[in-house]
Amino acid sequence: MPVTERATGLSTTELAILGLLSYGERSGYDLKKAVEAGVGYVWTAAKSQVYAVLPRLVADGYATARRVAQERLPDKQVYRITPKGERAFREWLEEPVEERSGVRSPFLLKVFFGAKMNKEALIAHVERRRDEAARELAEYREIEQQIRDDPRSYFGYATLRWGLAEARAWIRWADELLRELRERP
Amino acid sequence: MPVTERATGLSTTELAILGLLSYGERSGYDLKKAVEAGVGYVWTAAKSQVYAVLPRLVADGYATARRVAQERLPDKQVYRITPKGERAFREWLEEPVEERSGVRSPFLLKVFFGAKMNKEALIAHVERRRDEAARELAEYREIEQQIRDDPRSYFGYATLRWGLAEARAWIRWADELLRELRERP
DNA sequence: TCAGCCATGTAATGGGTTACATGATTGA
DNA sequence: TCAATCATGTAACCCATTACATGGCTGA
Repeated sequence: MPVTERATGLSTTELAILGLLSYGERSGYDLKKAVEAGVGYVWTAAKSQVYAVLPRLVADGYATARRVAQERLPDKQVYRITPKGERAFREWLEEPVEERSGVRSPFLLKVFFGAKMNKEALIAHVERRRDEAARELAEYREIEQQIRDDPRSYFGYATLRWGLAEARAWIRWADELLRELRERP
Repeated sequence: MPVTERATGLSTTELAILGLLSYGERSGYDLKKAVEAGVGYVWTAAKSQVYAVLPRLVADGYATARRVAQERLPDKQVYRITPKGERAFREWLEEPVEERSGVRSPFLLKVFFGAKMNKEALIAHVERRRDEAARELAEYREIEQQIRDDPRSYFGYATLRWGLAEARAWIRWADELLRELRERP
């Protein structure tokens, strides 16, 4: 299960950052914010990783950096994607996705070992998962209201729809299992 | 997004292996097979990692090792969980699951950047995801036939049902998106 | 004869996380 | 006055993956 599946020696995180840079120049800080606000559902990175990745992109010619002085605020480095960066990103974008085989869910792992714990603990786990999914669903529905008619968000909305579908599927799955567990002796 | 979320200094992989050992003694090789056949959908590990983890569990008192000679085959190390191991596993099992915030899907990442690629490439991605989900669904349904009436597989079946639900959700999501993409100018 | 299973590991590499560090400004 | 935001990074750690290595047995 490679997290990497690189096209050109770039990690997926590097490519995600290149993708964000392809919309215009950004600082590390901006990128971290952009991730949290946008792609966050689909890809995350720790801030220290963002700062680690950017100089590497510059060193390899995928981006350039420029120091910008600010009033009252510390200087910042602003990064811009290069044609080489655009090309690498585009190539990666269009090449087929490596299938992820192996889901790696600590939650499902616990359910799998359900026979080894007492029933109440298991029920509590499933209830938590259900509540979490319900919370996510509410959150996604709010975002949906904001972006559903904005054509610029079309693809973000497509991924959001997966989030909505998944959250609903979790809720149905959990409800069914909870009903069963409560009926069981 | 910690993959770790440890209870006692044990990684989730170590706990998964402890969990399998709680069903009886196993060699590294057996464990790798058991993962592939059973928990595989929910948790995976490379074989080199299994072999790396086992001596660590022994060193920390969670398991004991015993050398077993075999006819015609190389010797094997057989591992048995200790009471300390049982306790650690059980504690981890019953404690609440750390919520995973951040999905990390390279596929959805590409969809998110759909505006940056040509339509055919995107359609191909979504079709592949759909086909992959259909393949998984067929596979899970076969497993379902084998375990649905076996009470020993009750919890495995519960996790499998998530797999079924998720695969069906992917198919519906993909079909809807494909219809839209094909209609779009 | 050749693939594939039995069985156990080492080595190199890399991606990613948390914690630590610094320091000014602004609004509650 | 205290928390938060702007801004950038270093250091330590560790989990995990791929590739490499060895070698006998079994069945097609």
